[in-house]
Amino acid sequence: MDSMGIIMARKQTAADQALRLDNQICFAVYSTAHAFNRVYKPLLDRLGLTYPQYLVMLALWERDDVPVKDLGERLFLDSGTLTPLLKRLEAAELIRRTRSTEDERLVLIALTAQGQALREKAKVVPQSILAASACSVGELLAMKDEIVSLRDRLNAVLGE
Amino acid sequence: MDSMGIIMARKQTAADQALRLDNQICFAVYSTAHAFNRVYKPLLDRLGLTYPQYLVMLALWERDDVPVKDLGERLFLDSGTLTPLLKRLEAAELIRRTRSTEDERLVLIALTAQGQALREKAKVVPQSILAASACSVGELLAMKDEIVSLRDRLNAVLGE
DNA sequence: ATAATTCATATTGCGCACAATCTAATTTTG
DNA sequence: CAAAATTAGATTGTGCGCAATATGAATTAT
Repeated sequence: MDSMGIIMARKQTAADQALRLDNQICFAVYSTAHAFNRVYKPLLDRLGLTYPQYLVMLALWERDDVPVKDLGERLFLDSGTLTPLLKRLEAAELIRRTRSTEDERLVLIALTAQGQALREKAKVVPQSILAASACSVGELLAMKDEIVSLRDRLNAVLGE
Repeated sequence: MDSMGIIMARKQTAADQALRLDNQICFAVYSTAHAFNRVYKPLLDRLGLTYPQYLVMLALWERDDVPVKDLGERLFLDSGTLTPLLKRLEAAELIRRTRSTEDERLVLIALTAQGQALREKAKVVPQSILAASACSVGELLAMKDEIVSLRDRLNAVLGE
């Protein structure tokens, strides 16, 4: 009876451990994403951007004149998120949304002169974040690669 | 002039690299959080919970009869997020919200019998996530610790 | 060529997430 | 003790994030 009790107690402990908030990598990722957001906020306020808008601008600074779909694939976001966000960026005159004449299903997103110009102001952002992370570039890059590889495995499961 | 040109080109490249989407650890964290959310969704649908609600339940399964503030500190969320979320959990009869008689500023959150019972059904969740991550427990824990340490450094900067 | 399917985007509805503001209760201070 | 400051929580408004659905254009299959 006692030995059974011990076995049960150990089994419970294993399952209980798995349900502990502290042990959940997902909560670590979730809460870190929020922490980043809060660190970015004052920096991005100066640019007049939210963090998701900043991500869209980063993507466009690399390559613009692209359909919404393309942005969605690069950022892992769908049209329900991007359409209103892009309309706000258009209202801020950072981008233009034009229906493609070749394939009228496509809405092409292009930077305005202002949108291009904002890139210069944005250059100070990454170094501020680096400082806040109190981490070396090497450590951060290594960690980033691990996280990305985890993300890609998760997304692979979803694709099945 | 040519050497100056090279120097400028190198400087630009360094700044440009920092603005690349791929190089941003924050985007890695952000997109991984979304990937986790999408993997959790079908599992949590069976429990009738969203991911943030699941986090609240995890916290309560560890310790309930706590004020909203306490939950907020454990989850890094504020009352603007928690109040409506907790009202939905109350509507689902998983928790009870009662104003403390000792300090009437406090709203104490306690699990109902249903809320307690849900814990058993939730025990299958972590192992499903582990499988989806295609990662060993050891690797995940190591990664989790790194991410948490990064999060805590970011939060420390915010606290200044 | 027409019908069926697929595709890109938009819309709606719900649930976070957080800043800013408000109310009411407690604590601190003079 | 009374005034001031602090605290806990609720409310409001804005912006994601995504599921479900709708619309219209392009592709394909017949």
